[in-house]
Amino acid sequence: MAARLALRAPLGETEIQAVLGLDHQVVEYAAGRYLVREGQRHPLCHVLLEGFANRHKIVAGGARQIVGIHLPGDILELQGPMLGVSGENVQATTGLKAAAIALDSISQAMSRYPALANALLKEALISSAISSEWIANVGRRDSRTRTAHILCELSVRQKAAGLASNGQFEMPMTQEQLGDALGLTPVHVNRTLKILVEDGLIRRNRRRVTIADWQALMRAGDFRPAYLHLDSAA
Amino acid sequence: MAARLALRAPLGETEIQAVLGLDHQVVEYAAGRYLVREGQRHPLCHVLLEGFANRHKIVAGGARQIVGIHLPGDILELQGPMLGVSGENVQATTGLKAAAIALDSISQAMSRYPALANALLKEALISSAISSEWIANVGRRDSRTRTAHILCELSVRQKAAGLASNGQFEMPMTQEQLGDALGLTPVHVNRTLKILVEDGLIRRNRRRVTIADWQALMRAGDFRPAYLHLDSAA
DNA sequence: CGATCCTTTGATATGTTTCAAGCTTAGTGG
DNA sequence: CCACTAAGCTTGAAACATATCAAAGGATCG
Repeated sequence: MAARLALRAPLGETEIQAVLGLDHQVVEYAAGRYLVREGQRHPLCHVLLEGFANRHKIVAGGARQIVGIHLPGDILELQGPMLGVSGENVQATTGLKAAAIALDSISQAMSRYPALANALLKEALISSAISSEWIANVGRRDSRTRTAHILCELSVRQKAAGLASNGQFEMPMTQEQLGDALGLTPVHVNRTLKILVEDGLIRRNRRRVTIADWQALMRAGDFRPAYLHLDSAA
Repeated sequence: MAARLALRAPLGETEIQAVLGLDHQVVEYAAGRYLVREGQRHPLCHVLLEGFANRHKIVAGGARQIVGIHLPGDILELQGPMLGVSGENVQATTGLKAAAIALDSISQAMSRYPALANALLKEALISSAISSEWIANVGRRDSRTRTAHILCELSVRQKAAGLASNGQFEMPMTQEQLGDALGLTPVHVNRTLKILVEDGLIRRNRRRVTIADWQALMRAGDFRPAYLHLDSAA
């Protein structure tokens, strides 16, 4: 179950057993509920099992910026437990199921199995690499490129997580939330999606997105998937 | 020398000795030189000893986005060595000195000393937290807030690194580079800095910034230093 | 079947970019 | 030590992308 964690880096059998044996509790959250709030101390770390979650910050004036989107298999918030306080809110985007694990048992497993510590470090580095790409996306790409880029990312990550099939995937969020991830207003997200449809790059049906022309979408989004480091999963 | 690394997390004497004993080589780079290029494989990781460095990405069209600024004591690019390829460029902002360490010796030290692995993981998580704040900064704050915010961050981090004195610090970058960090044009950075001066928040002399009103600057920049996790250094 | 939340569209306002030119400063060679 | 050059800083005017405001149209769910 929580073994998906192990996919992130090469581990031996013993380590996998150790991960599987971690003391955990399966918890469920309804859409919109918070798993962690900024500034809070929180001894539990979560591994997402089903559904989508997002991490976000609120800036002065009340605007929200989503700083990460999470799919099943992702580790949610080592940060909070390991650094004492969390700097971000973690919220259920859809209804979700997660395995809650006490930091202590993770720490213990880490010191017993160096390969596991190594895997967690890699996981953290990958999520850092994704953050960097987001900075570039939000900082230097126009709305069309930016939107296309996030669609590519969601598509590839969902495919890697076994959630997407033949060019279709679920956009787990409202256009307002998408705007919060892209640093755009919901109105502008709507217009931009419309343009991507008109340009023949995607089709849309509710929140299900069908990719009409993957190559063109990648080009439009300036998307090169290397930063996701998905190969290292093998 | 490279012991600054150890400051990031609580370590015992043995671990500190291990870090100090890491096989390294002191290297120097002139301003503008690249330590790592995107897409490159690179077996060495660097600990910055003197000077400033930045990590950046180039997007389609050639625009640059700086995704991180580094001060002495920072670890530069575990990512590249650990994940195989680097997704970012690492460039000397000023002339700099760094200790180059082979990944192998780090890995070995990590598996021998779990506390060290733990410290590196924390380091990675902190740098992730900083990236998240940057996403929010670039995505949801207007130019004045954004600029004030980065000034606050640079000030606090330099002070923590022992580089800033009584409200003054060195802005290591040109206004163009500052724009690349903020997702703004150099022209607009210039106008924005001017406004901050006119508002009595800072004073400027070449690239030396004097903070005229720290409280007001923090307010203007929506800056709450918690995300830097500098307390955990103690 | 009403209510609420989301999406879509239009008109207007605004912050930031772009283009362009003059101005400083630091560095370099005669 | 001066003149020259290149890099960076500063300022103005106009263009543009995105935000804001407003209202109508669809879904989804008790």
